[in-house]
Amino acid sequence: MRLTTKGRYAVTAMLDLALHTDAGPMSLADISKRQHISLSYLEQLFAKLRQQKLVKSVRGPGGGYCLNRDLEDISVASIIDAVNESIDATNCGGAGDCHMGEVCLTHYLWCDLSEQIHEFLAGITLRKLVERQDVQNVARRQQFQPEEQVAIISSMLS
Amino acid sequence: MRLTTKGRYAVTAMLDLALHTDAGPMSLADISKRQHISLSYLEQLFAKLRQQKLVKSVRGPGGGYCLNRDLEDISVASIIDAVNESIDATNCGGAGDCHMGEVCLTHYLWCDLSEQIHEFLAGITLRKLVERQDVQNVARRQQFQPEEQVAIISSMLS
DNA sequence: TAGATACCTGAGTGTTTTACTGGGGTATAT
DNA sequence: ATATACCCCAGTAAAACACTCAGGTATCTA
Repeated sequence: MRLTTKGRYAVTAMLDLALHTDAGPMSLADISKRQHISLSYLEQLFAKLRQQKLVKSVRGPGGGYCLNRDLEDISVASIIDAVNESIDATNCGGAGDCHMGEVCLTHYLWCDLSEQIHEFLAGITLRKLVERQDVQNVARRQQFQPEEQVAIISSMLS
Repeated sequence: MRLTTKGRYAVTAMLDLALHTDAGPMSLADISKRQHISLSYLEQLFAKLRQQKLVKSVRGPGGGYCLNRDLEDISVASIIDAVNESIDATNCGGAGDCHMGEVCLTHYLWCDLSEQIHEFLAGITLRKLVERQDVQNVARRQQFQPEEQVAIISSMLS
């Protein structure tokens, strides 16, 4: 199974983008500050998201990234697929050679599980997430969190 | 997400055990040979399975492990839970402190996913697996695979 | 046209996890 | 006695993860 912080960060960043679609391109620096994800790391993730045509980029000052499709046409599954290789639950990567060149006892179970997870995540679009009450609550809190507050917390930790 | 070969091995080994419940305790050496899992590794897995009361052990010659419950009372989820810590999809381990002490934008999404996966795997019992046609096919093939054949393949590889 | 912004790319790296191996035990049957 | 097979813990090579760093290139504004 492949669901790491990489995939989670990608979904979080894309959702952040989805919550601010109105205001033109959004710079990674902004997302970085708001979601506390390293800028360099975001750049890596968005390189892959761009390859998969999920976002488009605008270079230069005032530039940034925009979603390349409608909110209902971007699923969580497609985001995770873009940055990770796959969300496959088998050990053999679906090849079916897990037990001395043959399928192992539990091969089909893991295939079923993979399909289950994929279907679930494919059914959740950015549109659905944006409309969720809990997402809106968190988004509102993040908006009202000034940079000074972050600086104070940071200084307390160091 | 936590689904590695460790969990897969555990389920495979438990299913192997389930397929041979009639013949009294089964030694790990037998499972090791049939499923090609290292004996020492199996011992680690079964230590945890025993702690969770999924199996019981019989020491001494002729000893081994037996299932400690009926086939319908052992789910795949309980096996994976026993050997891994959890099948939790969140980054914070369900604590909800993923974003500067608060929940992150996508926290509830990963909670939902965790629940989804858990429900799916909790619904699959050893009974259901044993009755599956594909499992029976693989099990039959493994029974007719003599040790000599394995030795031949091994020598070809070296 | 200088310079700032912000995307773009690839290489490197410390840390953690994984997937084991090894070396000792202890209980129990013959 | 001795062999079987469970029991337990420590160590470890390799891989994956989660980044950082050091450079670029396109484009806007003054």
